[in-house]
Amino acid sequence: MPEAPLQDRLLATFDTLPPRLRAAARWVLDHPDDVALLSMRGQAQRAGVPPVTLTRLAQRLGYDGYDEVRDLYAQAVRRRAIGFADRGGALVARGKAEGEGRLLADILAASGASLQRLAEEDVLAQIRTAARILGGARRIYAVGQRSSFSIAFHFSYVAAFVGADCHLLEGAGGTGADALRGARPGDALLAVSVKPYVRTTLELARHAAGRGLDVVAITDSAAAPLARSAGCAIIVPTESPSFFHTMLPAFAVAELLVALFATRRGEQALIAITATESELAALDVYALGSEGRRITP
Amino acid sequence: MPEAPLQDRLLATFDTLPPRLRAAARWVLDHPDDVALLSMRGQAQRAGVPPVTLTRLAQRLGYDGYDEVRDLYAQAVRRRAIGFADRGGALVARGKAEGEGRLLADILAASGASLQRLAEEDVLAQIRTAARILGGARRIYAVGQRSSFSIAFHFSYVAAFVGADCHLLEGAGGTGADALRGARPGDALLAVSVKPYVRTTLELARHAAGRGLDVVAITDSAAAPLARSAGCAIIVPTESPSFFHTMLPAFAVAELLVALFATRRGEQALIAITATESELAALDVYALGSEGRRITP
DNA sequence: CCCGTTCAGCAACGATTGTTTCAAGAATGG
DNA sequence: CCATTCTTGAAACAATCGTTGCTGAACGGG
Repeated sequence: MPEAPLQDRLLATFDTLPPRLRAAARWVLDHPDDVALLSMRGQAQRAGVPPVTLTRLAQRLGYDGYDEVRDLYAQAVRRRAIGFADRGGALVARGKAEGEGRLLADILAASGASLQRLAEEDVLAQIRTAARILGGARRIYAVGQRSSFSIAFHFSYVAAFVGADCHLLEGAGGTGADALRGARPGDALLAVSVKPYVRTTLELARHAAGRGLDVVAITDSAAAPLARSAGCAIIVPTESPSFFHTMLPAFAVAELLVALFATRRGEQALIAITATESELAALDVYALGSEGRRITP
Repeated sequence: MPEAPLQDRLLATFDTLPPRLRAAARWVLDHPDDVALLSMRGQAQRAGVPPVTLTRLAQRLGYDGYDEVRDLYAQAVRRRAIGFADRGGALVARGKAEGEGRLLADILAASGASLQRLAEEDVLAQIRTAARILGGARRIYAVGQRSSFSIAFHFSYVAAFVGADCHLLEGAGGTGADALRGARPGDALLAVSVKPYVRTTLELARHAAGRGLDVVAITDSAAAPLARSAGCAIIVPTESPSFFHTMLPAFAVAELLVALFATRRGEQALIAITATESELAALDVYALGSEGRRITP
């Protein structure tokens, strides 16, 4: 069983505990999951002690009551779901800060956690599937509106940079749908949409699917409209301590997709990049062209 | 998001559910861990529905009560715990992973680290200064090109959502600079630019500074052209294990800026948001307007 | 030996849980 | 149009929760 929040503390005091409390502590050490999932009375029964004993154990450890202990273990379960060892730094910083600093620290900590959630098996699997679909497509269309637009744009821009035949469907004036006119099976559509779902994005995705395109979705829930109609859906968290949703994980997914995409194209991608770069340099787009720089869109 | 016991069943009945039940189902789908760890009332609150609704949802799925549903999710948590114990966790898996999986894990880890760097004192201080400047400005202009465009766009979009008088300077056709014609002292410019620095962005920033605007820069080095000319420069890391630069930290900064900005505006921001929302709703921009949703750009 | 302290468990407490009931509103079909 | 069904939330419900107060037992130092 993985990390147990109070393990060290319990072991330290273990020898000084009276027999029944020790039995309780022992059970807690052995069943961290149950601490989070069962009621205190249920745990007491399984541990073979009266409920009071657990309360007393919690108090002896310096907590007000057993609820605090259970919260601790619940957090551990959540963290394990995410799969990262807790990095003290950010959490400590959060605790000390106040006001604006507190908000900033909270948001950053939450952002980090959100990104970690992308590292879960099933999400990664979806990302890889998506990269495979996009990589195999003859042409890629990308669509996203309002808060999702920046995601679609970024993907489209970088994908084009590595030589993909990628078209961004801008929603304005309905011209977006027009670009789809030449689309045919073998093409793919990357659609980005989070709550509240913009109608035209959904319709475009439906339309594309109807024409036989592979639809890859970046959205915020398995129950989201896009997730249900798309061939491959990548679910990103959007909750944030601020009172906005965050698009950061979606942005990260976009970058991940291009990275994989580029890897799949390999040599071909490098050629495309250098070609684009020299073209742009010739057009004098960039300042300070002399400085040594990496391949960069 | 880890395995969800009822996912299939919920998705199957999802469309036939009445609105509030659907909202509940949706929350359950999106927060499987919380189903196991929180009390029903706590879950109801987070889902934005009265407690009864969860009971009804359980009954509609054929269970006697919500407790059975929670037991199901608790079992899933335990099962996952076992799985992790066997395989030794995601971190080990990362080490073992190869090829694509390895790349994804590396990028995500690096992204997390990059975000942590934003939490450093001096960066935070710059962010706060920037928020103060932008918050005090009469009007905000935003500019960013190529890979920086998505950052500028996102900032501009969300800032406008909270009621800021924010204009995005699009580079195409030189019309971007035109929008600056009405600019005067008291206005501010948010300029985003990373290597290789697009010439026009730099020129625009210089131009704006010349007209007496406060210039806030998001860039990638203290030695970058923008950093040296701007009144306030936020330095973001752009290194990445992939062979592209990453714009993720810059994106995070954009979101942080708006969050702070909105906080400063307080009540005023909320009013602006609800006004915009109802306007958009009236225009029928969004699908599924009925579902309870948060303030969302 | 007695006395004070610590430990353990029972019973009862208020708080909170999940559920049922009921009435009002919305949607639907005739 | 009315009648009917379905949907929804407030309030009240018993059950269960975690905790407290209390009592007796066990133990150790005087």
